[in-house]
Amino acid sequence: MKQSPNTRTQMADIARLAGVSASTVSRALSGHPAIALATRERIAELARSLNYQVNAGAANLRKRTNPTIGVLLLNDNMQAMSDPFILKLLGHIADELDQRGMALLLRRAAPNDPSSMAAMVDSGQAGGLIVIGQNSLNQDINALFARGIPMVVWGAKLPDSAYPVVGSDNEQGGYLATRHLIEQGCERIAYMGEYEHAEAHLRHQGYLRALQEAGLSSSAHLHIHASFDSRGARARFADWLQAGHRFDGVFCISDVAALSAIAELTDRGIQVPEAVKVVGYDNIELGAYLHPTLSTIDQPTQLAAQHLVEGLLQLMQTGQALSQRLPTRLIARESSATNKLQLFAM
Amino acid sequence: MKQSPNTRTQMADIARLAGVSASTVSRALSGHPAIALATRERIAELARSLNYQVNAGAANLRKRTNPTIGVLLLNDNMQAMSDPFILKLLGHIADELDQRGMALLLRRAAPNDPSSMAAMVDSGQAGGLIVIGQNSLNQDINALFARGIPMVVWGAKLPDSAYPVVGSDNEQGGYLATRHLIEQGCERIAYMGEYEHAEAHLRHQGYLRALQEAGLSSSAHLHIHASFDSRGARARFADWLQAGHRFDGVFCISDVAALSAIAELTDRGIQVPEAVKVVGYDNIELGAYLHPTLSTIDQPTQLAAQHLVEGLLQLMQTGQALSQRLPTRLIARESSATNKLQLFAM
DNA sequence: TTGAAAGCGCTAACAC
DNA sequence: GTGTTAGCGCTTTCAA
Repeated sequence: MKQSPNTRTQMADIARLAGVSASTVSRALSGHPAIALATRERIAELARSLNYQVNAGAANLRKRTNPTIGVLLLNDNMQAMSDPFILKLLGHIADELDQRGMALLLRRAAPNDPSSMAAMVDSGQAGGLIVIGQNSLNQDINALFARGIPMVVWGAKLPDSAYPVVGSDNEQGGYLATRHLIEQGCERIAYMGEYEHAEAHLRHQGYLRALQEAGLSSSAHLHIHASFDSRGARARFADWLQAGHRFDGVFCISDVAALSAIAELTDRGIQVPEAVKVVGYDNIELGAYLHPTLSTIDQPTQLAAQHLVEGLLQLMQTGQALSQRLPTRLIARESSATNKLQLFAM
Repeated sequence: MKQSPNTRTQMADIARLAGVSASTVSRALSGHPAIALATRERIAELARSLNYQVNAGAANLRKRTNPTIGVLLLNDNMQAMSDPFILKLLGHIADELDQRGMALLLRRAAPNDPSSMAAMVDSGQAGGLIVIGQNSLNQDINALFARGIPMVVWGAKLPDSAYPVVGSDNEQGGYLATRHLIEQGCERIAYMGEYEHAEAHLRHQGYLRALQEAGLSSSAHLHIHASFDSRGARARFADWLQAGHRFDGVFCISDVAALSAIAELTDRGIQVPEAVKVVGYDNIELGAYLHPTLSTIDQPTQLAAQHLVEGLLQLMQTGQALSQRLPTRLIARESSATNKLQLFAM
């Protein structure tokens, strides 16, 4: 917690060694044009050789800026939090910030404690917040935003969310996945996922639209209530299978859920894709290398990171930012391929 | 980048409103015993109602501390970086730091640019570093450590690494996995993984020890050179299969690689575990929910995070810290189960 | 082109 | 118990 106190070289040291004042060092190091080139280079070299870097905290205090963004990871499933999708997004956010010379302060928070969410901003540790895992915190986030906390959220735009949201076009994603299953010949397509969750809700809407468009029914029997993670997903799916519903396709809320579903089907000798076709959501890397390879909906994570960061910076500068809905893309692979199609009945 | 300048409430404001001096506010807010309880509560309440929190940067500057740790993610595979294992570890590190009231500054860096690795410490943004992804940077890390950068690395202890390392007992892990395969009746067990990589090397050593102990041969034909991620793994494995080597078991360097291997085998009609048994490494959540469920070596991520953080703090306080080798655990699941065992030959 | 001096928001002697 | 004052390491007017 304490860092070796007195030994650190600082600007005054460099100044002494260079035979100039601290102001000159400051200017030289920040590329101020008024400093003679020779001086500037001498100082830069000196700093380099001593591994000196301007103390960011002091500089920020003086300049009254803080080029640091807080990233808040809200996760239901604290224990595991192992969805590869999140890491991919986080990595891209880190890169986007890095490119702009900004730092990323990471915090994980249980979504049942919204009060502490703004701490990073209130304490000046971060100038703004990127929130991943909107969950059911719409109202809490609205409150913080109204209070003036600069924040952008990864998730889905709700009718009453006042804050800017960046997310994939979940409705479109659900639609694409379902239409694809229909095109592959499926007639009784189940939806496996959550309902209250904002993103899940929209994906479900897209699912319904595709069914309706094709004149297919969407009986409540075809709704499998399950979470994003594999933990619960497989068990819930098994329960549902037990009930003996007829179906020949499943659209799953996440790749991880889809893989669990495929495992359960395979375990019971139900062939994927011959008897049941499956499409997931997220396009996790692993999906491309399994058997069967997983059909899925791709969300552009790099673009997402870019919009999250740019949106937040714009919000901090101008006081407002637009929400962004990013296009999704169907990745058709083996798990939904047309083979010897047959309607499966338990 | 700029945060709304003048409007932020600060200590002086609270002081004015409370009719006391800034020092009193400072003391009250930090729980100094000398302040009358009534005053303290009044000030605390005032601060709460104004969402005031002490400016961390200013306080740190004055106290000459910085309760912030930098986490450096070094990754070969920058594009993807989606190994669930990393996110699990990162999440636990975040929690460990949070519990100690410390912040986590995250940076991703390409391992080919070791020069910038210490930037977070040199600029005073972080008091110390946790490095994830040792790769082949042993010498670079040694140099930084020698320079006095407080750092702890997740990886494997090499003979000439001077810095403290926290890692699972990779040799033991490789041994446990291989011995298990032997116990399950395998006689020709392949190793699929890297060699130069420190952790991989040790796992391979454990593999060799188990074979030797059982009097089994370890022909070079049984060495499949592949990376940790699924991208390359599946293709390399396919190539190797093409060559027609006889084998009845594979120990894979990661779960992600193991899943790719299983996919390739399944694709070719080679049954897992009947014809070939497979054991991975990492115990990613998904492995428990696939078909077949994946046998693997568990690395205790939470314990790892604890040791990384504690080790670093100790290093920063006392100037030294011990390396830690954490126990691994075999998780035997379906992919290595004994069924109708048969030696598979291409 | 460079230096002196003030001050960013806070804490901690030292006073009373 | 509480206030006054100095100063953490830096940047930036202002003056030279």
